[in-house]
Amino acid sequence: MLPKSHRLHLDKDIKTLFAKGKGVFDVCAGFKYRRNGLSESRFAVVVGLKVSKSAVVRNRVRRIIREIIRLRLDQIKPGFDVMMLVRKEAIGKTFAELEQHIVTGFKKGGLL
RNA sequence: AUGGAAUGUCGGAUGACUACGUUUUCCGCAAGGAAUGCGAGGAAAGUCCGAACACCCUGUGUGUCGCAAGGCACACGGAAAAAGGAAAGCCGUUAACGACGGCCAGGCAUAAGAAUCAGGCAUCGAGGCGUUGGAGAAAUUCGCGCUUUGGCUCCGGACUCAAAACCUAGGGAAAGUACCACAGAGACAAUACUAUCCCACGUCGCUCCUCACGGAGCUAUGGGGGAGAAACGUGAAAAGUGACGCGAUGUCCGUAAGGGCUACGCGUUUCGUCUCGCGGUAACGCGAUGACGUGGCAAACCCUUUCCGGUGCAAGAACAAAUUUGGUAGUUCGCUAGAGCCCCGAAGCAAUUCAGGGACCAGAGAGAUUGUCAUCUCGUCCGAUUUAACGUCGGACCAGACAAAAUUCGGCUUACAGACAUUUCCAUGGAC
RNA sequence: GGGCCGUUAGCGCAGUUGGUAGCGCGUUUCCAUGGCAUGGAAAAGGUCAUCGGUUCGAAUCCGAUACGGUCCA
Repeated sequence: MLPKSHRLHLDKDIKTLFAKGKGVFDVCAGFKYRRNGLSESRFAVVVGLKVSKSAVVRNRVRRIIREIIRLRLDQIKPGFDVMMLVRKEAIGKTFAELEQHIVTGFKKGGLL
């Protein structure tokens, strides 16, 4: 789990991010990002009901992605709101496989 | 012994680094930091029921404010009425329940067995007739054929009674309404409609008599009255319980004596309902006497009895920006010491209750309980050894099922790799 | 957390007081045309989502389950 200062949890922040943020998408996961004007970057991970019906599967994917972000907090540029959007193909992937996808995605978006 | 069913218990362990949530302690003015402990389930799931708790509504009473209308506070309650919903054998358990326990009734529902009935190239016995058979002097006896009849025999059949386990939304059909397809005369107090026949009447047409009005006859047709195949059969169900006995005035066989069959009546008994007595807390059971004989369906409407005020932690309480009040965003509380858990004892057939002791055992909020590994067992697969199995050795995969709290409990339902235990039941094999 | 609805032929849908499961499109075969389309004739295709119950009889009534959809805040 991320420290509280790095979590994106207010409803209005999420809505503006959805409306105005830029997106980068991949086979198994994508993300939207936007400058927030703060000194820290904030993250949210979304795994919808359409990805899997089982709460166990959804939680497993969410935890792995959060851990990937946590290990690179010092490398990611500060001052962004980021929302990870997970797709069906992420189910069953290991830690190393997901890491590759997300790191290349972040480089593409200019966050790394 | 193996496999299955039922019930119950469990459903990885230890360690390293790391992240997050949180308890306690310490440091710090504060922000925060350090140490330490704890951190998903038997179903956390589905949401089919029930409660706790909170607020609202409403009734009554008391107090208080007000000139009054009325307001406010507290206490007790959800009465009555309407609508809607729920429950439904009895007794108990429970905070409550549609849950649970025990019992009753019915089903399963028949089997084994028993009673009764009808039967048989079965079998055993008895009688009658015949006999050109055998034995004997004869009475008689043995045999053969036909026939009648009997049975604590045998065989299969019909009907009734009839166990455990298991299952049951298990009040009322004698308050009323509706429905019961097809078939059938008729589906609940039924006999219709119709072929056919008879009776009287009307109408059209034809023939005959009459100058004509009109009359007679015949055919066809119409509606009315009566007879009628007719209770066989149909159907899931048919006017009402099934069985046995006795008796024709009916009918059949017979020359007759007599015998068979059936209707109907009477009698006995079974079933059901009512009444009475006894037993049981009760559901109900047993018995008696007399009367009666009522189709099914209420998981169709309905009737009877009992219960339910509404909304739900997104309830609600406090603080409270931009923006003064109110309130919104937001923050905090509600939020985990509990109808809870473990151990032991007592009461009770049991559900369960009571007493004693012990520990503190998740509390998130876009939602923590992690990520990466190591070791060990369990398990799965492969190979070798072995007739085979067990076992042993080696190798590979390496915890691998269903599934994750969201106010909290009690049930129910559903999902579940594998392991263990129990007793009963079932199947197969082995031993005695 | 709570409320409501649906599941019938390959697809879209009917099916009333419980009594022989239907319609349209599609599919297959035949006719018609030199051939295709249109047209005409015929046929096949159903565990009525699953399981259990009530009933003489269930797509229909009742209960449970599965899957799908939708609404409230």
